[in-house]
This record gives sequence, structure tokens and C-alpha cells, in this order.
Amino acid sequence: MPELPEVEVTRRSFADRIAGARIVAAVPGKPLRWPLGLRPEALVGREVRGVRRRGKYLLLDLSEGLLLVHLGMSGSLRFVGAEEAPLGPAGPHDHFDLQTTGGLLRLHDPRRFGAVVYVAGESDALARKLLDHLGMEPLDGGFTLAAFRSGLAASRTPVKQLLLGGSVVVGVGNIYASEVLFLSRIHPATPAREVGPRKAKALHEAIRAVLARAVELGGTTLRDFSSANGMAGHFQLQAKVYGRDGLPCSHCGSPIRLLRQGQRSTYYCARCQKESRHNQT
DNA sequence: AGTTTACCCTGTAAGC
DNA sequence: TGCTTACAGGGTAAAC
Repeated sequence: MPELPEVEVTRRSFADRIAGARIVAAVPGKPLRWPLGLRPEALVGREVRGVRRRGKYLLLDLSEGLLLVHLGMSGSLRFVGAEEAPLGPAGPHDHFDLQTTGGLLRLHDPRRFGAVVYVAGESDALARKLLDHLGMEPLDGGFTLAAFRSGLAASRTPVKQLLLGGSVVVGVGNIYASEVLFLSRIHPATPAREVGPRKAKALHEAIRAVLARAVELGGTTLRDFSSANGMAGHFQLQAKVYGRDGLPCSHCGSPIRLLRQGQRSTYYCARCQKESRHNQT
């Protein structure tokens, strides 16, 4: 579910409310992708100083160490302040509760591809393994066209899969990858290094514009995503190609096609998004 | 070394 | 109505 916009919307929906709270209890449920990495009781008494984001990870800065939270495919967080109506007991798909003096942060994750991992610091070996290989932050100033182009030039992987991989730019998942390639009129199977300068510029702009717009709209809610406030997103209403196979392209009217790339679905318009030769421009 | 494949897990929807 | 299969917003490790 959660790509960069959903993770960022989640972060904004509880970061200010949890900041300054002290951990009262940490209660794991069923095993997630990785073990927590320390005894849950050891977290008690630490303060949550703030919440940052790196790619699709949330980083909860504690007075000592930090918690890395990843939502995987089906994860979502809920936060209810101490003054609000309590969330009640954990359900069958609630796999981590962080009880604090400021309220309860709960991870809901049916497929359990998500994770909550404690690391002593960002230079910790595990933290480095998870974070160091991540590419550029698309909404930061460091994500320049020149840097993006050199990232594309270094790979012959189909551009859709390179975007998904996160080694050049982070946060573009399966929904937004289809959308940005449609907007920049690039065929998803084009080898990354064959994306020409004009197309690369259009793609760079589309990534920034689409992700920023999706954050503004509260993310994409296809099935069950909601922010930590329980708010659904609305970007799905703007999707031009994702999930629309067989329906007419909004630009040219020809039917949107479905392509399988590395066991993931890609949606595109065969007429608007031509093959690599035409991407040279 | 770069690129592709298999797999982690559960729920839902489609096909028979 | 059931049973089986395929697929779902992600990411890693192992295999090419």
C-alpha cells in the first residue's frame, strides 16, 4: 500500500502529537518481517523526540536509539492521543502497540511484510543495511535533474523497474511508477539508459509533481490505507492509468494496457508511451 | 557486478 | 456453494 506519499502523510498525521511523549509499554504481536532487536521492556521510559522519514521508512527518534517502522504492503499506523477515545484491544492484524504518555501508536498489518526495528543509531550495522543503499529523496533539493540523469544512465534495467527499486530515487512504488511514466510519455520497458534527455526531464518533473500532489491529497486509498488519524487519501481519483486496463486513455482514447514486469503490474498507454527509440529525444 | 527470480504472509476476487 | 488460483501498495536474498 504505502508509497512515499502515504508514508509522509502518515508521518505528518502523528509526528507532532507523539513528540515529547514517554514510552509506557511496547507490545509486539505476531512476528513481522524482522525482529524488534531488543527486549520491548527496554524501551520503557524513553522519550519519543520526533518522527522523520527516509524513503518509505519512518524513523522515530528516541532519547536513546531509534525505531525504524516500515509499513510493507499492507501496513498502516493509527495514533490516538491520551485525551481521545481509546482504540480498544489489539485485533488479529494489529502487530505492534507503542503505548506512550501522549497516546497509543498502533501498527495494523494483515500481510506482515512490515517491520518495527530498534537500532542504537543510524550508523548501526542494521540501520546501514536498511538505509544506506536508498536513493535520492524525490522531494528534496538534492534530487536534481543532473543527478537523476546520471542514475538513469548507469542502468539498462527497464525504467519502470529501476524506479521501483529505489536505488536512484526512493518512494516511487507501483502505483506512482505507472502514473509518472504515463505523464512523461515513456514506455515502461525502456532501458533506463535509453531514456533521452527530454524524457528524463519530463520524468524528473513528473516524479516531483505527482508525489507532492499525492501528499497534498492525503495519499492513495485503494483498499484500506488511512493516515494515523484514520483519514483516507484521495489521489486514486486522479490516477490516469493505474488499475485502468481496458479503459480509454484520458489523452488519446486508446485502451490502457497491462504489462507484467518482475511479477508486478504496470499500466500504460501503448499509443502515448512509445518504445525506446522515440524516447531518445 | 548488474539484473532477474523466488519468496515472505494474508485477504480478496475471479474462475471453474 | 465450494475449491483453486492469481494477485495485491514492498523489499530482500539467492540465483542467473
